[in-house]
Amino acid sequence: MTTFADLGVDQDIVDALSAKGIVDAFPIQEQTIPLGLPGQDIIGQAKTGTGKTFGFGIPVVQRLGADPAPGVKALIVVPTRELAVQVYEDMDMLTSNRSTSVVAIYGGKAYEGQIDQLKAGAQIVVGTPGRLIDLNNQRLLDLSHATEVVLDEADKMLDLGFLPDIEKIFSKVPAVRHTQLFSATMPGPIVALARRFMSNPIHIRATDPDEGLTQANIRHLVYRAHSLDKDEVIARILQAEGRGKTVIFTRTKRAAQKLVDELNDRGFNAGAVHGDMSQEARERSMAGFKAGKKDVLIATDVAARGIDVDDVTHVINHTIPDDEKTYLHRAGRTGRAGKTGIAVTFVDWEDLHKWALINRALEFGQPEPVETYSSSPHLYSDLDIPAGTKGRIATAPKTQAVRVQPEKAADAAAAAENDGQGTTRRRRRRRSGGSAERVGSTFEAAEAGAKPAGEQSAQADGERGAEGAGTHDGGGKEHHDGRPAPRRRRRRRGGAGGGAAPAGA
DNA sequence: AAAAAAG
Repeated sequence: MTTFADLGVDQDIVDALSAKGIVDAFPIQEQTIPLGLPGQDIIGQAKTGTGKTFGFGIPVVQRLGADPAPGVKALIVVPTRELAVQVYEDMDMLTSNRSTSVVAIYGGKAYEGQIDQLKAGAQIVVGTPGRLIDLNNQRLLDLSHATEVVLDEADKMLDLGFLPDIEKIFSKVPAVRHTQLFSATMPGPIVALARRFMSNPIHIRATDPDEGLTQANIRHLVYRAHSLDKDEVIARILQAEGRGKTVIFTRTKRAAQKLVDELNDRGFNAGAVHGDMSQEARERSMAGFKAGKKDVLIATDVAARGIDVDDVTHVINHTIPDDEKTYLHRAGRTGRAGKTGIAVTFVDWEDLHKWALINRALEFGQPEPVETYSSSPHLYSDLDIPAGTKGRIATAPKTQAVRVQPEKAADAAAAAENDGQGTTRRRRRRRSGGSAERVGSTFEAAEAGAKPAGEQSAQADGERGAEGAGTHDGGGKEHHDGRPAPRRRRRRRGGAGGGAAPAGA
């Protein structure tokens, strides 16, 4: 294992990291830090939860020097306020043994504290575009000496919704600068666009070509859903034995609010994060979830990217996301830093085409999702969901909240099972990671986490071979992006469920 | 089309 010290990181930063128990560098860090330190422009791509923040953050801190003069010298732009808080905390930790100070600049909060910290001479700014531009317009944020610039979740920052703001921000920073763009997903066209803001970037992909596109630590389970059953099924998943924290994603703010109310009515300890909430309430939810006071977080895609919470064991897509990038980022809230996790997705009938798209783009190679709930006892089995009374929400018993402590959870699960139909045999211990034995063939078909080694890598290697594990091409010349999304032509009309079947079926 | 991001 390579340590941060091995990579040429200053001792005080190494000390700051080791105070948090962090000594060994992850692959993306191993590859980008030695290049970032001397000022190489980098497009850094690595899977969710594999340490990208330190990959760009450490070079930023070190390049400013041990005792930089007051004033903004580094700018890190992120897509959401919660991510700004999180990256701020990471940067603050990295600078804990030196005089460099960091400030988080984002909306929904009082200006005062942020302005005070800028006036006090903060050197590193982490922020969201709106407030950054706002303060820059008010001449309270001078970006003209920000020679270190980072776009975190870079593909998101460069998509249509954000691009005008990002262009504006780039027009305010020095032309001669060090620019780093990081994300788990970097579609080819975005990479091309990104070059406009960089000089001779190296595109680093810290991925093993044999691994496939998704995190090997995450098991992916997909079910066709009946909307009336969904809340009930989700409530049962939340009783899963050994469940840690769970993040549930909805498509709309309203759906998120409805679900959090429903789950709290049922006795769960859930919080929500979405754009219709006050910033204060958003931060309360996040803090409660991180601290373990709440073990369920219901969110819109505001929380899909970057958010890093320890011990999230389950991600549930209450509604399937629109594209494979969002799917990958959402699922990536679990299975972080080498841990395992489970991603469960419910696909409504009218959304089967979205599953087809994701299935294909992420090379799951799965057939149609299996029927949910009432007709599928396998669902209970594989997720360790106590199989209670079948039926719709209206007739189902209220679910009891289950504490996260394993013993109690086991008790509650056993109790719940007694109400049910004695399906003990069906329940099995969940082993994330995909190596566990399967329950039934129907279910197997929907299980996408464990891919037979080799099966899918052969064709993928053709595309990626030259890139290899950890290779990069110098001089700003790069291979075509190739991945992740081989764009499907156009979705076919009609043929109802056929969309999810593998091509040719 | 939704969500996010200034107020």
